[in-house]
Amino acid sequence: MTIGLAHAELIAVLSAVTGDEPRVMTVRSGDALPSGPFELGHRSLQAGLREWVGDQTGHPLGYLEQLYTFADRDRTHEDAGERTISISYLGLVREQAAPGAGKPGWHGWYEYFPWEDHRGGRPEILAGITGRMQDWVAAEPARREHRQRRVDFAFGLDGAAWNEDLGLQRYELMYEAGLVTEAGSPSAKNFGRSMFADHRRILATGIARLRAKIKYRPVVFELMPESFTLSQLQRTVEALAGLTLHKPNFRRLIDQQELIEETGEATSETGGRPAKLFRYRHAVLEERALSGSKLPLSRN
Amino acid sequence: MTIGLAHAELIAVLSAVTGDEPRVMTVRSGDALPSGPFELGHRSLQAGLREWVGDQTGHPLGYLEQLYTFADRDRTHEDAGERTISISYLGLVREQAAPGAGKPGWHGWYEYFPWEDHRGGRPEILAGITGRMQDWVAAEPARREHRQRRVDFAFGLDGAAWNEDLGLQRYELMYEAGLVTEAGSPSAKNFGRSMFADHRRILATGIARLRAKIKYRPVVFELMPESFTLSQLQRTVEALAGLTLHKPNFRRLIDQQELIEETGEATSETGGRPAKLFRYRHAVLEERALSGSKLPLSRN
DNA sequence: TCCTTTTATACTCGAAGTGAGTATATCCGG
DNA sequence: CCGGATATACTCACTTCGAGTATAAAAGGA
Repeated sequence: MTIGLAHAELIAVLSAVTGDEPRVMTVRSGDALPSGPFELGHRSLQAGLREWVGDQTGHPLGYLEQLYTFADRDRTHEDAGERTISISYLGLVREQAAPGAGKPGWHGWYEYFPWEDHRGGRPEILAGITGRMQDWVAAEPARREHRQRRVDFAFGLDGAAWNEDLGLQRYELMYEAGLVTEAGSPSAKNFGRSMFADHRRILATGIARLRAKIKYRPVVFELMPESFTLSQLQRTVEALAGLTLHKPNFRRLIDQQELIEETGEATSETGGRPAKLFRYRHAVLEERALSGSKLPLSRN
Repeated sequence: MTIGLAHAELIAVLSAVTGDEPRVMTVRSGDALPSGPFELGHRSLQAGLREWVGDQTGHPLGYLEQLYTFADRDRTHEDAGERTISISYLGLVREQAAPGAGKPGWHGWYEYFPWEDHRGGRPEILAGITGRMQDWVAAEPARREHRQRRVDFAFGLDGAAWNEDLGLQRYELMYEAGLVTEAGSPSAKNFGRSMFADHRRILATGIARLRAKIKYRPVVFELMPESFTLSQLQRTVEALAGLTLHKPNFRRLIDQQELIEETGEATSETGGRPAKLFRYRHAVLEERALSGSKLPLSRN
């Protein structure tokens, strides 16, 4: 047994937004994230994954960034004493290139995390979740206060506002409390659709990262078609954040960043007054550091 | 040759601030970052590193977060066809626990990146660097415009302000342009002290991450002693950011976050009027998400 | 002793940014 | 041609932020 030798694996969280629904690419009918061994011959991890995704999906991959490297004991390779190291990536795929809603492979984010979509108000499922979280808080008197603070903060209770960035913390709290079947306890109740091994946690990591990133980097445009209306752009952001935004302020935010420009054309497919079409200003944004731009939320 | 099998290695960027100077723990008299094989038997990477750092340094490790996982071709293990995967971590060590300035093992950040310290104004070395960067920009006419934009943005030229968060981009540009010996080209001029393999790049990654993080998470306190004055706190932040801050606004920022409280004592070691001592409010901050707090910079 | 230096702490003010609401424009379909 | 729907434009109060100024309390030398 060589010291420091391990199986290396790549796992991808590939996301697209189609029809106002954020989706993730899956295998095994939605039970697992696509993954594969890290083979020699690639110039780098990044290049390896890009090539491999191209082969597997046929979709060109736009934005790609490393998420996290996992190597917990329970991820040990079955047929040896060697450990498996999983290096996860977040990739964004353009809407046009992604298959339609019905096609297999792509599943909605909120199938796995129904409590994360607040576009239609606070989801009803949250009442059940926070009720059980309270049981968990009360279960261990010594840590009660600390647990209560964590739960209130993560789920927006006791005066705290719902924070869409905390999806990973919420999943981890639910895992600790035994509210997801991946936790393995036999008595576990499950909320949302579960996944193979720790893939749902990796998905949560990807979602949280993307939700945080859209606030200070113009990555949304990696998910948009070549030309789009401001409403389309807003609905895409809303889909990712799981929140509704204040329309006038969203528009003000967008054009003061000077990230987009009019194409000169308009579309009347939206029902009412025709909307101007915009395109992303590629030249500018490679080096754009949007400082502290928070999303313009709308109260309910 | 087994597919997906690789050597796994941990690399740590351990930082402390002593005497207004940010330092990093090194081995080989400052030529390399501490690293070691990832052995079986640890519960997780995090636990593995924590234990290993404790053994190696004797210092308790406060904050710890994963930085990045590297696996480029040039990092291939010498005596086999197998690749080495390096998982890097950023760790923060409290000032009191860290050894003094003279002791071996700890070296100042700005020994490796002298152009990153702007506390005394724009460093003179930057003139030499940007001069050579301009040569690189001009060297390939086809990519001139693009390169010019990248350089101007990263180094704060042509109207752009110096942005302390872009340390990694600056190092990578200098690498591309052959201004650091690690790039391997024989004609390379070197700025700053170089390190073994890609360790200096990993250090740059850690510095950039920490500089970004202190703006929205109260990690500075992981580097402070139990009680401290506001000026001490400010000088620690200034050391990390490589910038001077506007004192009144820094204080306003700090106390509107409600992260610290007075101990009731004061110290007159500072020379002038005695300063109140403060301590960090541990109970609060575990779940504190400081939204968009930018640093209060001072002009010049 | 008092005056200067040094550092700490407190207050003010205008510019810019943000949350929230209202008003006008232009299409479609009856 | 009128109502419904969507797009776009403007306003206003409030908060935050950059920048500067003023006062307080020690040390040390003339």
